[in-house]
Amino acid sequence: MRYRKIPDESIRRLPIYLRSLLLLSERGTQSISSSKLAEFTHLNPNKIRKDFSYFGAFGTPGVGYKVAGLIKQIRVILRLNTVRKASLVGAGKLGSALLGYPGFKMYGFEIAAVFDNDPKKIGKKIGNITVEDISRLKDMRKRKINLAIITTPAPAAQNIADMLVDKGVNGILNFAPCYLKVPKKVKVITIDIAMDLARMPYYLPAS
Amino acid sequence: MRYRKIPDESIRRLPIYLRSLLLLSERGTQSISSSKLAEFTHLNPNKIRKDFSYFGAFGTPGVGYKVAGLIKQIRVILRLNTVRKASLVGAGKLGSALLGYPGFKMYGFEIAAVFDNDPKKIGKKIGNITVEDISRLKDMRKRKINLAIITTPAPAAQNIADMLVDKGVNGILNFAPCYLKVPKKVKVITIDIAMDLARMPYYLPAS
DNA sequence: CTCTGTGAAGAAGTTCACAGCA
DNA sequence: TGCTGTGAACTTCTTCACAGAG
Repeated sequence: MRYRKIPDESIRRLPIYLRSLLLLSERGTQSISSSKLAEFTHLNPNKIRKDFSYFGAFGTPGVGYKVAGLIKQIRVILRLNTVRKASLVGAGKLGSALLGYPGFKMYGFEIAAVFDNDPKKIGKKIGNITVEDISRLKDMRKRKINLAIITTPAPAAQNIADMLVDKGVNGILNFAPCYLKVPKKVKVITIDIAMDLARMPYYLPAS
Repeated sequence: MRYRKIPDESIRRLPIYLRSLLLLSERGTQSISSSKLAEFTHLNPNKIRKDFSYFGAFGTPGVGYKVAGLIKQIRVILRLNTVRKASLVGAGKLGSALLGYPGFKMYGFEIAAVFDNDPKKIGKKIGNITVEDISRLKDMRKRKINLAIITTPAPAAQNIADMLVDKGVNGILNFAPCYLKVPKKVKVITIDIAMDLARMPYYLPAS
């Protein structure tokens, strides 16, 4: 394979492949062709082969891809092969729900701390983590946490983001419905669930 | 403006504009230029003008766009100008969190029913809605609910989706980490929050 | 002059189609 | 034969650049 810029879209699809491959692996599937994987993921086989080709050739012509090998490869590419610590800021309903969400562990994330500024919540246990006062954010570097999940109300989010960046966080998953201004080196992914719902009526028959 | 296919990407951005415009409106801003709106949304002004141009010309050269008018227009385009009823299936932590999420109302969605199959949850109140037995899904058509939010565990999701489609639902927001097979006329948007986190390490400096 | 609206150019992403390996 | 890997064609989306309105 020759050098070529890897499309962001391909990166975005890797977790989709990973999820399906993990499921296939559990079912005992040893190897899979691009077209079978396409059925599984609702994507197009050409696209799948192209995506994989950006990272090297790891399929066998006439046979397909080894499921276990592919899982390993994708984990390496996405750098999910080490456990990464994340903190969660905002111990409200959404925050609590996320703490119980199995997907994080699946991709190698460990929620290592939970912060809030509400005295009523501080000290309480959610699952097996104790909610800490927001002032304790200052120890993030010492505790080697450099990812964060923001589940505070929107007006507080920018302020929290500034603090997190100051404490060495370089990746933020933002659930507050607003944009965060951060230095270039920090990666922010914002998830606004209502926004996905908002474009649905456009695709629906008139009601 | 001439006829042209409207890019899905433009549709995807409309809620982003809408959110910012609503915020600007609250602050009393009367009109805004594409470049100011670009700052606000972290998008590019050319893109914004192009997006709006697909739907007609509603700006004033030398001045900009009227905030109130634009809000109205976008709502019409996205068909958010009527309140739409959605049901939520799966009254677990994520489901409960979503019930308290203000974003739905903002875009004209009313969560009109909550279903679960756990006898311990049925009859309980979450906010001001009572959790109903899953068997009550049958009345969806009568109650004029044709959108649904699935927050059940992944293995149950397909089954629920089939039931929902059977009862006339034509739009599903799926939070279960799996693909749903539905007839073409039904629009599904799947949100897998861990998936967004999964691609973050790729963009981060080696750790 | 300022800012919109939009063809045209350019970039990014997808699909095709087929050579070549197992 | 069956399936991968990949240039090339195609499609979609973004950015440019500027005519023209206020």
